[in-house]
Amino acid sequence: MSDASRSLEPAHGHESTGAGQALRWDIIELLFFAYRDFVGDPDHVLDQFGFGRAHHRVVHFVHRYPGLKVADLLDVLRITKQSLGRVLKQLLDEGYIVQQSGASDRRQRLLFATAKGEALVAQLAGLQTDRINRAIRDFSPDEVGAIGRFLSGMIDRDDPDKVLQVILGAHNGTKKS
Amino acid sequence: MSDASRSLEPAHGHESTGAGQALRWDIIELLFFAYRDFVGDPDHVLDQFGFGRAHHRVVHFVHRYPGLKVADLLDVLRITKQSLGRVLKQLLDEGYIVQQSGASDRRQRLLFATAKGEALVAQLAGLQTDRINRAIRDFSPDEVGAIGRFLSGMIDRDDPDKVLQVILGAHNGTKKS
DNA sequence: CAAGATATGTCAATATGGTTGACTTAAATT
DNA sequence: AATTTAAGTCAACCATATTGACATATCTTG
Repeated sequence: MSDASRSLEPAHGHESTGAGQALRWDIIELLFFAYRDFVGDPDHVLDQFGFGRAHHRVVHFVHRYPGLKVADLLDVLRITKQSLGRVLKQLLDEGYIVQQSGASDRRQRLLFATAKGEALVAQLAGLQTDRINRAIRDFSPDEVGAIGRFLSGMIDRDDPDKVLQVILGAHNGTKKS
Repeated sequence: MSDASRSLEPAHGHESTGAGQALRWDIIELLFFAYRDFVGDPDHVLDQFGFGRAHHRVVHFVHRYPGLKVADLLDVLRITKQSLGRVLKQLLDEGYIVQQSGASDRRQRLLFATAKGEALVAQLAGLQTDRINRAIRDFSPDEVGAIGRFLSGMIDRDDPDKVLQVILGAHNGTKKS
């Protein structure tokens, strides 16, 4: 058995931090691979439209939360106005999103997905839904619930933006659909 | 209440795809926010080292799978040799990783984390572990198990690289044929 | 042994999506 | 009328990714 071809084994034990807590290597790595493949499906489709992940995020949240303001979107995506501007402009120019001035505050630009935008979002969400359904195929209702509570619990609670409040609120029962 | 300040509500119902499957908007969005915050903790620390996410991924997998070859790392990270090269060179130059020629094949460069590299990885994994532990604090053993099975089930099974085989193997109990 | 394949590294050009900083315009607020 | 706010834009820069071409050392095969 040569050194180079010996089988790969994960390092373990020797937690070199002073505290020496048990680190959750398994979940950390599973999350990395799971997310990689979760966004991988949309990536392939987006390529064919000449779009990237940034476009997906924008059109997704605009579709899901119609009338979202530009400032809201900046909070949700945690990027700068300049960075959003480039992507948003393309989506507007190509007819995936439309703007509408706010009725009570005409400085605001409320964003809405067009039918074209909705179709794209639905296609991408379909791929991701298929993957999720495959993963939880044999799960009990309680186990499915645990997935939601786990993911919800992973999210920072300080300074929740408007969209996050809705999502976390729905998960706590107050706004269940 | 003015139009602009009316409460945000998610769009629902009208699945515009012909098939009209129920889309898992909740899990899709929870995954987005959970992953954003999950990688956010390390990002802050990495900033102070002048490193980015790319460095984290490299030093993480090298630490966890000592003796990993460059080619293995390319498979795992799914990036090109050129892109890896830049990041890897920095980690080598700054003493977070060392190389060693393979004993049976001296073309190979086997990668190992130094004590400095291990310390960094452990610090970052500690932050992520804290977040995970917080999220599953009140979970039953079965529910914790469900998290692992869910994440594992989200990962593509075609063309598993060496690292993934180890991870999925540990999770299934049996290696994929 | 010669020829070819493989593992790694490197040079160069390019794309995407992020950043900071400065500034403009229009509209709301004080 | 003065100030603040929401949005947009110009410019420069950075990190991380890409493709393509090529170099070097080493292993494998005919």
